[in-house]
Amino acid sequence: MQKKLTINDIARMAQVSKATVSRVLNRHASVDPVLRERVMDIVQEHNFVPNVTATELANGRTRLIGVLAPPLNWPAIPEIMHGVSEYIETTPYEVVLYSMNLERNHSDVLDRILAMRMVSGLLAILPGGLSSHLDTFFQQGLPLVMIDDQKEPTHIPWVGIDNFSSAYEATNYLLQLGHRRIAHIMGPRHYYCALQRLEGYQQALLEAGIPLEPDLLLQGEFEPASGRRCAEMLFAQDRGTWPSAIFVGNDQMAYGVLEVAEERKIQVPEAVSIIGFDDNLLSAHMRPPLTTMHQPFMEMGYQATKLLLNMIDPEHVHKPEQKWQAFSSSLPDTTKNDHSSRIQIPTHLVTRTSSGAFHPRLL
Amino acid sequence: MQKKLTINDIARMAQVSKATVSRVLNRHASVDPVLRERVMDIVQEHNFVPNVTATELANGRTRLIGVLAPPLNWPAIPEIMHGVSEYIETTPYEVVLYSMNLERNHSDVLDRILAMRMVSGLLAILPGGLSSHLDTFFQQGLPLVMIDDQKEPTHIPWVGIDNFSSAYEATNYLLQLGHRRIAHIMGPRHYYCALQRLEGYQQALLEAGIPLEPDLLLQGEFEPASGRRCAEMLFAQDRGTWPSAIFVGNDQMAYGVLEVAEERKIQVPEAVSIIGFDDNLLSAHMRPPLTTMHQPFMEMGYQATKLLLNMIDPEHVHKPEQKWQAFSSSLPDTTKNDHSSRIQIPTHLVTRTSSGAFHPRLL
DNA sequence: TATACCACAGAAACCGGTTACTGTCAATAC
DNA sequence: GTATTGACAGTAACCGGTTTCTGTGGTATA
Repeated sequence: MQKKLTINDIARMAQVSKATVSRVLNRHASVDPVLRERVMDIVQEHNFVPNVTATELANGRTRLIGVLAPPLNWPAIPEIMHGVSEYIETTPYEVVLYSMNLERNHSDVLDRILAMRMVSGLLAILPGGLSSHLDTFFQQGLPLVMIDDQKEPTHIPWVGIDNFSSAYEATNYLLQLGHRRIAHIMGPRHYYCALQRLEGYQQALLEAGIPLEPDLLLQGEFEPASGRRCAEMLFAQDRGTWPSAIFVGNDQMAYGVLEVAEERKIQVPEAVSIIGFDDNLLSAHMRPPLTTMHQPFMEMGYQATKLLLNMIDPEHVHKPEQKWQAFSSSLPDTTKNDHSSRIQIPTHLVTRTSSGAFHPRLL
Repeated sequence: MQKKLTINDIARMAQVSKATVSRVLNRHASVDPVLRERVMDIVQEHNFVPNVTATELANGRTRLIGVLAPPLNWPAIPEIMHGVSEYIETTPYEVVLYSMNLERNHSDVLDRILAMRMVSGLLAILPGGLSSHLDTFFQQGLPLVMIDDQKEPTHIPWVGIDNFSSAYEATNYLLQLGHRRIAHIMGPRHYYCALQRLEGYQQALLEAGIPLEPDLLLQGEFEPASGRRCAEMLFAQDRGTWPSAIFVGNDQMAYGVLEVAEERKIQVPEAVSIIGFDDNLLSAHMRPPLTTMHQPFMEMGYQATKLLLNMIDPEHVHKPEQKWQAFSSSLPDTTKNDHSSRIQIPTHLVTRTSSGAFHPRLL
């Protein structure tokens, strides 16, 4: 790449000091309009763009935000990232992607990342085991937002959904279809969202006057294989004990359940209704298409990024450097607590063919 | 965040000059082992990590590579990005994600990005219309790798597949199943890959002694709606003129074709065999599951990143700063031209239920 | 006309590193 | 015993900007 122009080159060409060039570029008021014009002409003529690194060093802050994410081929992550990108595009910031693979404890990596002072803020997507570590950084003043963490609520700014209400709504939907024996395949108990969903499920049953039946509660790992395993347990006994509907803790596990049903020729939804949670991209294409609770992942990414940037510099919203037009969010009023640091985004039920009215079963 | 330690602080504490501290940190040989030890102790005691920005400014290069990608919710992009992350993790580099949305011509944005000198190299995923613009940068010395660009081959380092051979293989597969009337729904003609796939298809037919029939060649836009449109045209006429198999230019269009078949109660594969191209994640879950030509997207991301980093600094491979273990690529010998700057990665056919042997049709 | 003030631009310090150059001291050569 | 050399650490320049401080000239005020 050809040698890059520096502010000194511009200064020389314009016959002014580099200080003046800097002031012109940063739109300081204290520059004579005539001079400003002359300098700007030269800047534009040569397509001069100041070196970011130098600017960042001088300013003591970067225009980078770190995004800590699970592997991008996980479900939902691309959608979240899409929302992140949509918002970032309206700002002068860029995203540094830290993709963490698997269970390895990345806290040392995290330490270095943050110690280097490369990013001015961090967006942590499903931080999982890292969240307590992140807490430390937040205490120390690092601008930080979590998306859908799976621990207890903390004071850390957070964007996610109301798992309790969503699960409550999902279960109620099955109740309204006439189901009474409703099983639940929950996620791992160490995930806060799994517990919340369980509670929503239980609350709905209790309100309907249906006693909780331990046999109808199983625990999986939030991935298809465990869904299979649980489904096999549910269908292992004699047909009279089967549930007529299953509320599965997430879509991934529901896929496993659907597979078992297909293998065993158990009709869905005629013999058993199945409802998932998440609305992953695949869910609309299952056999049969999966009824599920939709999580607005893209919106979550968008809102989380917005929140983070407001923490980093509250002014940026109105700066002229805005790269492009603002994203026309279709959900201006749906985000409760717009000014709080915990944003809950509404979910909604997507009814597809995997769920249907209860039919008394022919034994 | 608490005030960060600088190299000066360390120098003061160790009673040496900052130059010495710098030399210790960069493992220069010309430091007395005893002194080195003393400095390192202090560095470790305080968890000192040098400020990246300052380092980058002094060195005149950053440890960032830019990844120019379509929106992450596009098919295949997450898989490619996953491969990118896998490789990046083995290096001291990080990824800056430039997600470009839609058709907007981003060349001005690109100009600024590169003028700022923020990234030391660029990985362009499906650059499309931007590729000629990128060419200019490459000429000027910017380390650049393209993944699966859709223009004519250039001298720009590139990672992709052999579209001609893959299409040839796909078509041959249908021929071997006994099909003779094989339609092709191609992608837009301005995509080089679409042309290559067309040629592969034609070549296979010609070699089988089957004349090309213009009615059996349609053109779509690489997305589902156009697949629907083309399918409707194919099935518009009297049943005798239908193809017994359709080679669809990509999976997205094949989804549209499957929809039309389902609506019209045309049995797949009994009445018509369908084969796609790409093997997107959804394809295994179609009704029926789609036979398709698998593109190893993750491997493409991995190889492209490797190629790019070798261009940027050929030494990095053996540096001790390697963040983690090397990625154990399962395909060490499958990449032809390992030292060239055009890497073709092998595809393979994935046979699922949407394709089957030719049955003479009952009229 | 002298003084105060203001507008504006340049000089220089600074951000936090790296590195060319310089200087010191001890070991080796003559 | 002096000259030469080499090992090593410190000084200072440098990367390319931003910003504080200083200085100049013009205008308003007394």
